[in-house]
Amino acid sequence: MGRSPCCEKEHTNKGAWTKEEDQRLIAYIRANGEGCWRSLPKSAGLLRCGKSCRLRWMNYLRPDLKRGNFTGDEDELIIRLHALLGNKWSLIAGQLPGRTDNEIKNYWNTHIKRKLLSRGMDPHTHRPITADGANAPSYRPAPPQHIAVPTRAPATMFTLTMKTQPAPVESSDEGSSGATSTGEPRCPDLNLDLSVGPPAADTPTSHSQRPVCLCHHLGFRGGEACSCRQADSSACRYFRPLEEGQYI
DNA sequence: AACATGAGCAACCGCCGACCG
DNA sequence: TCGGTCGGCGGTTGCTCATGT
Repeated sequence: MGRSPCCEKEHTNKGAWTKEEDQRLIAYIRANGEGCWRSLPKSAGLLRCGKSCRLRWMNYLRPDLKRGNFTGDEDELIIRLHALLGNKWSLIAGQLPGRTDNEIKNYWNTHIKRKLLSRGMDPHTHRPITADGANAPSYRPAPPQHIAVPTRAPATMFTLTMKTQPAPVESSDEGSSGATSTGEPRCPDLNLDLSVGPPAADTPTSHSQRPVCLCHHLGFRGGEACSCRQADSSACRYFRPLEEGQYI
């Protein structure tokens, strides 16, 4: 017995959305807000799967979406975040106000991959491609680093911990998902420990460790890619400032 | 003008984890 | 503790349009 379908496939439309469907969805969400995607299509009078409605709203209809070309700043931020997070498009999208994970994923696959290749970089490993096709190591050991990532729920935090590990023997063949077949992190000396829970006891509170926007520490202060304000750190993802000499 | 090819992007599919009874 | 439901995510597909022949 398989998993039950998320909706009645026989009575749902598929493919491109029509203007009328868009208007119905927008009107319904304006009146009732987001939530309960499963029942939304019926309530809104749409012959669509709830997932499809959610996707359409999140990726196309949301009023806070930024349309148009990616800027150079955004390009570079995506590249740096991808080097740090891998194919975690939703986390990357969280750093780019007005951009969606789907949009960034598409942009990565169509533009940035080629851009990195033209720079002689492997888009999966972010390492220079050597003459024999292998990746040269480009990551150096770094001290432990914490990145606190508040989600929409204020009480919940992600804590990204980058730990220094003894450099293991590196696998020569790495998958596109950013991890080896054994589940090891892509970078031998970079271990991202992503946990969800209340901020750790050592969550920065002092002035010197005041949380700052991740974009700022990636070097995009005041740039197109970061529209958050430093004074309002609760409105963006943030992490503890790097100590002098540290790097990502 | 007609066709082939490739790029770009919206949408779908299936899996996973959180949540709840 | 377990099973079902739901939302969310990443990978993939397929349509549309632009460009080349």
